[in-house]
Amino acid sequence: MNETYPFAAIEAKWQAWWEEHGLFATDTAESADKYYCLMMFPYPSGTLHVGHGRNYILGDAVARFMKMRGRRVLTPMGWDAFGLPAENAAIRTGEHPRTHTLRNIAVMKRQLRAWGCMYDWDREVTSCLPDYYRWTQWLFLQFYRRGLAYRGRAAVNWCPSCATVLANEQVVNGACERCDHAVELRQLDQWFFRITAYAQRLLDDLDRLDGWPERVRTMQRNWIGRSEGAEIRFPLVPRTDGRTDPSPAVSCFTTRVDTIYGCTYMVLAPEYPELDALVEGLPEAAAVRAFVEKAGRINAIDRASDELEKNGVFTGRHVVNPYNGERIPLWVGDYVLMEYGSGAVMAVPAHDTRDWVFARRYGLPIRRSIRNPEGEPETDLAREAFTGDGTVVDSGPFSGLPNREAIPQMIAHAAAEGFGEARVHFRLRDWLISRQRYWGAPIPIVYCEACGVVPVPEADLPVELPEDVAFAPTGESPLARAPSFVRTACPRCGAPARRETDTMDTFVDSSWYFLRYLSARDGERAFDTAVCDRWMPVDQYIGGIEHAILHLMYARFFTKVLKDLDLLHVDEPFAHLFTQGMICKRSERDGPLAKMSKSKGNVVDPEPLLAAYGADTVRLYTLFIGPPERDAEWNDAGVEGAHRFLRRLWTRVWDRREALREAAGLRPDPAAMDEAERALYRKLHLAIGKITRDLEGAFHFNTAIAQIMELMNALDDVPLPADAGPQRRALHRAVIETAVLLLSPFAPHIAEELWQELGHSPSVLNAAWPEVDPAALERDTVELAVQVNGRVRGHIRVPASADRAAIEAAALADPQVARWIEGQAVRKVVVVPGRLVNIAAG
RNA sequence: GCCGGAGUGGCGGAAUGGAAGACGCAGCAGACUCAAAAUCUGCCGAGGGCAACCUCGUGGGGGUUCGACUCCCCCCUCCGGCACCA
Repeated sequence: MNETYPFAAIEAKWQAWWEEHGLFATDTAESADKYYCLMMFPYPSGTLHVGHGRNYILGDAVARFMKMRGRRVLTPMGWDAFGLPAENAAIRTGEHPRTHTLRNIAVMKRQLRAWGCMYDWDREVTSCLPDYYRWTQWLFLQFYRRGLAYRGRAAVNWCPSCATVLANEQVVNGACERCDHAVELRQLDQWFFRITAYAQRLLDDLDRLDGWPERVRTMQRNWIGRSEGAEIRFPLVPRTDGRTDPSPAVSCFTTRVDTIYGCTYMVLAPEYPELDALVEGLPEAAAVRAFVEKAGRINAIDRASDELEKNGVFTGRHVVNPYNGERIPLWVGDYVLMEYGSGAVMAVPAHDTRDWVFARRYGLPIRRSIRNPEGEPETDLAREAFTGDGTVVDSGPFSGLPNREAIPQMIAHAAAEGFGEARVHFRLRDWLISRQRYWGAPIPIVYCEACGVVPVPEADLPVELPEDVAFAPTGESPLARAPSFVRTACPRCGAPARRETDTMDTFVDSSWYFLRYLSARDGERAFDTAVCDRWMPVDQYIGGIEHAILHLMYARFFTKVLKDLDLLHVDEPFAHLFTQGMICKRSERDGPLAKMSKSKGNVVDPEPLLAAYGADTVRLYTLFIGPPERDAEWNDAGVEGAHRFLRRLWTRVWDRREALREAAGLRPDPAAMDEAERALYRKLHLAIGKITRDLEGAFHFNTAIAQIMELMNALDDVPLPADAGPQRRALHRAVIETAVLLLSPFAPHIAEELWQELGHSPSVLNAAWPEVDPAALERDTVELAVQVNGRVRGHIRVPASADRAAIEAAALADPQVARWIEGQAVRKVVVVPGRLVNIAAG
């Protein structure tokens, strides 16, 4: 041992030792007391900054704590290694994305190790390697076989900057989630996963995920967006010019059938597929076409905004309200979205604010069909719409009903008459997985002129990415320009055929990696159902809130599909979810507080910090910065404070090394302690209890660390002179030894070193987590605050065993207190044993 | 607009309905030093008082309670999600 804290030497020493002894290698053949601790696997972007570090440090601390508590901990790590940045780099530099990616992985792996984060590296998975994506493709085929993967033509989100289509989830306010470029709608043939078939289950099971933050569950509920209503068919008034319509009626979805007698017109989305046919040959056709063309030019960002003025044009056609047989005009309007419902809306301007605005603008009639509730003044429909509940009026047989009661009756009527039925509608869309890019898992499909769409036989997997391709984006996949890849033989008839050239969204890769970890080297199958039965679900998942919808919804969907395929027997993949807050920093001088990111130039590089202070310091500060679920601002001075604490701990051990060694066999005996020693011994066990509760519950590392600091401060109040007796030596040893154990999940290197210095053999991880000795918490006397009318006016010291009457008497007798109740009547005395006395006087 | 979350010293933050501000950072004073750094000791919400102490104080306003940062009602501000969703 050395006088000054040699963090560099001990960190290197213990990192090597842990690795050599395979401390986190876990045998999944056994699952008693299993604890599957999973951190979201990173995209290998190059280097990690301290903001990324929070996730891994948190997870590592949890894993270490659980291991000391006797759990069989599994903490694997891997790489979400497909993705655009590597391909974009390839376009710039010509370097193959794989080379680029694997180099980044090597760097990041070294960084994780330098942070003291330990994983079962034997289970490492890398999603861009054929031994992984082979199984991603295999899973695609299982989905295809079940009808859950399908190819369809649809208006899809196209990002011109990324030169690929995007899933709905990847479009934020009409812009690309990755690059913020406005997204365009294009009609394209694309591959989808039928996640909508699981919408109800994805929604229902959220209620049972009580280990998840409410925030995330709410976000998912919003995203799934279930609404109950009815689908109503409005027959078209037939054409008189001899032409016929593709369908005889226009259907629309509504949650407010109760207002349908107030419907005065109907509006179609500009993208309504049959619109052209509906207006063909009419005098209005030209105006309609011009309108549609203009609406198509509005970019997605503006289109999504509700500030946009509502525009529309009459089509020249009419439909019939099936409830009252009334002829109403059919319009096209840019406020109607093709993506939601059927792309047609029954407009009730009296009871819908958007319809109201549109009707006012174009002079369409506004007709009340719901009266305000009794006692409330009638809404002036010339000034605003009434959207609340009330009584149905002027609605034929339904008049007079409270509107909420009218809804089921009116739906029943539509069903009986055959023009409509109850309908549940979800906002959730099918998951578009095609990407027109190179660096992803190829979709294992072949197109044959004779046989059509043919899945690649499982035995032929993986469909490997070709080596020699031009990466420059053109709007079609780079794979389409690799003839050796495209040209193939039909697996069914052997005739020349061509391969699908799109690759899969990288969220497909990350939807099942937690299963692959459980049998990462299995060459025979994607994952081993028997091992999953033992080890799933993940006990604790830790990651960023930014994945609240995308990744976490997709992984839940996969889990449910795999359960239906009998490959898995859990409904949900992640029993407990912890979403840590972001680490933020002001950019430059007066910049805004923002999430660390390279593009904002506010990243803190861990390397200089590790060199100057060591990994334990960076870990301790990262955990101490604040409650882990909240965002936190990085402060370099705080790092210094964490380092100071570790150095003081080191020095305390060094200063006492003789005494501590001599006290090795001694156990502190509370009966033989003086008052100061008793207080310290009590503090020690209070700390054990508090820290254990903090870590078991909400991972409140910040308060746990504060407890260790308090314990050390309390230790300094009980000196250890050279002639100290064995009792005091034993107590000092107990405090330091326990502090080392309590600290070890956070600062594992120094803990290992001091543990060894105290005469134990490594690893500290194999030591048992300290237990509270209830006897240590007992006190002979306690000090109570005495309040008069809720204000502290004095203090009394009473035997811990004193009863209420004795405490009350002592409180009233206290001279300080007496001053405040003098001349007043004592109305009530509240005694809270162990805490305080409150005297109500006056 | 709807749904979540938050608002406490100069700063990060702590407080099963029971002594607001633990712990840390920054700051101030002192010790050590030729000096500085490091380290150690003390002080550190605001106002008043020579002092013991007193008054005010957890975004604002009401309420429940012997007692409210904590529970209830109303409002303000900030953050996040959803949103022309029919």
